[in-house]
Amino acid sequence: MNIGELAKRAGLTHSRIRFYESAGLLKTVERRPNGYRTYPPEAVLVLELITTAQKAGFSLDEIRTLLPPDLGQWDHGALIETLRRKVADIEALQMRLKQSKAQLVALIKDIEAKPDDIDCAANARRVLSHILGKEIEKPTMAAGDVKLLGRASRRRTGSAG
Amino acid sequence: MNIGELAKRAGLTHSRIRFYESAGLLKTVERRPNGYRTYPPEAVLVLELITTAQKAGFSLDEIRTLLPPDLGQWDHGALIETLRRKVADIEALQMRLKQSKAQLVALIKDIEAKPDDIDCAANARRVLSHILGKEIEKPTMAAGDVKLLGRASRRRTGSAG
DNA sequence: CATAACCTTTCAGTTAAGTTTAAGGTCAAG
DNA sequence: CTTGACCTTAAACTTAACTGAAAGGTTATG
Repeated sequence: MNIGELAKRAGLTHSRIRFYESAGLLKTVERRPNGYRTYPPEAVLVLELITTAQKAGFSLDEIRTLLPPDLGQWDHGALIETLRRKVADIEALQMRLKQSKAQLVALIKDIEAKPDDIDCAANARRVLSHILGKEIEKPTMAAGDVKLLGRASRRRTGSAG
Repeated sequence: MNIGELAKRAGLTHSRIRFYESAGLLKTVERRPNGYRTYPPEAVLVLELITTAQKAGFSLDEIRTLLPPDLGQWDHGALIETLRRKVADIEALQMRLKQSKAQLVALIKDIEAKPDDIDCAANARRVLSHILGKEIEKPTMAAGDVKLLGRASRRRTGSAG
């Protein structure tokens, strides 16, 4: 199978397959006399495995260290351990997300709970002090010299040349 | 306040503050005759607000479009809407994580549930077919020509020069 | 006056996971 | 024999959010 055929079957681009090879995720396959790579049908499986693992949150680096030299010979211990660590990672992230979400929901409520008898600036001060977890003095917001926030066009970080 | 003082108070690096300015997150502040930037005390607040928003999952781009020209004058509607969208994003991510976690846990169980009477390669085949959600034929794993997985050193993508 | 601690700008480098482009070789059809 | 599809490599480019270095001006201190 040529790379084009493999790309079609696995649903990836040619460049991505070559990139995986250069990244050490795929063994360097045999070449025909003209230099073309020839893949065995199992290559499709390996690529599917890689993309599946990616969707589950594994980086290519992690995948590379897990993939065995032969699809039938996995390192059980390392594999199980990595899987467990990934589960732990997910759980940690889940906790962070739960917190973030709770804070955002509280913030929305807070903004919407503007007392009728205070002005916008005062409400901003009130909400801001909740966000930053500290009191904010009046002059801060009232001063005409608060010119910190801009709408400048985004500078591109170098022309990478 | 000079940039060094601000950096210390906000707990950021000088370069990061300058980067924020160039990225349009901070208004270009006044300069002393020698060219030094001078910040009002409120700059600390703005920086804290930015880092807080970042921790909550907002990109600098999002933050830039949300930050008002004046700390007292927020665009209520846009703000609330963005906050709600972010909450929705988090919820979507939470669902994905829940799924990924469930799959990983199932996978671990599956790997550990190797029947005593089959060999490793057969177990690998069994587990793999669960992962990829399809049957895998024996020759696939048994063939000696399955040489797809490599441990090649990682190629760096250009010297960026 | 030396020197250290500030400040300035500009540009290059970093990571991840690729994509895109340039320049060219090969192969099958008409 | 030319056209187009397919393959090759190397190297640059992309995004995000910075960091670091180079090269130089300023200011405070002894």
